[in-house]
Amino acid sequence: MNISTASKLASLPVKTVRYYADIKLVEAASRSNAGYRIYNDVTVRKLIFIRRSRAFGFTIEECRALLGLYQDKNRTSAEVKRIASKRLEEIEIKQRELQALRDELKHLVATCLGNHRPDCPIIDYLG
Amino acid sequence: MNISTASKLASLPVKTVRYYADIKLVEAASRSNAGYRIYNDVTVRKLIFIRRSRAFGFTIEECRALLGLYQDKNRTSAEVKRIASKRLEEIEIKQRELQALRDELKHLVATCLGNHRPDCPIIDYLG
DNA sequence: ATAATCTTTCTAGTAACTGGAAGGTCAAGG
DNA sequence: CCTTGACCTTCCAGTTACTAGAAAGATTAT
Repeated sequence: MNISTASKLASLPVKTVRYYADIKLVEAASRSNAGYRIYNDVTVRKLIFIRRSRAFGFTIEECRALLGLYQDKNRTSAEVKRIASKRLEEIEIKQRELQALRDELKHLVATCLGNHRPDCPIIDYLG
Repeated sequence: MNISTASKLASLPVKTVRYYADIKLVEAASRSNAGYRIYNDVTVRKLIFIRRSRAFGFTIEECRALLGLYQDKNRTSAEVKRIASKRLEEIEIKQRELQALRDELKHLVATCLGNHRPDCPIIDYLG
């Protein structure tokens, strides 16, 4: 199948699929005589794997590692768990940062009258 | 004062201060004969304003808008509140996304034995 | 005078794409 | 057989907000 068919099956933009091929994350199964990338269901499954991994916020390099493990029948689940735990921790750190930020900003927004006058606690706080 | 003094007062890297000058976000007050950027306490205050705004996750363009309002004696607090509220909403959306992500990943990590065997619910989920 | 520490500008790299241009390919219709 | 339109290719540039480094000039201290 051509790249557009594969991209539809994987729910990824064609440009992104081509990009993943360029960086050798998921290469096409082969090329046609004319040089068209040819995908099959194995490569499409890899693309879907990458899309799901990216949705979890794994970086491309983490995706590369996970995909390697996905294909490695001798993998240990400990390796996978390590990568996932690292990401989980990052998410939890980000959550705490966002919470602090939200509380502070929420307070400022609540305090600001939001009228036609210039006095503004948000600006006062930032300045 | 020279750029390094200003950058220390503003708690920003010199490179960043220069970058802000390049993109005309906060330009130096003047230049010395030798072409050195010269800052004063007004420009330093603007740099601090930007640093704090960036810490809130405002984009550079939002910072530019806020800085405009900061300097505008005719601003209305409604304008400021609008930008801050928009940002608050973005943060809250991001929080909900992160929460869903965390719950799912946490569940997967908890289910994964993390041993030397290859069976792994995380990989199963992604693949 | 010289060395160390500034400063300048310029270029290029980061992450993960996305958009667009120029040009080759392929299937369908007239 | 030719053309049209939808595909495909590669390559270049832009995005965000910096950061690193190089080459060269300025200032300061000894």
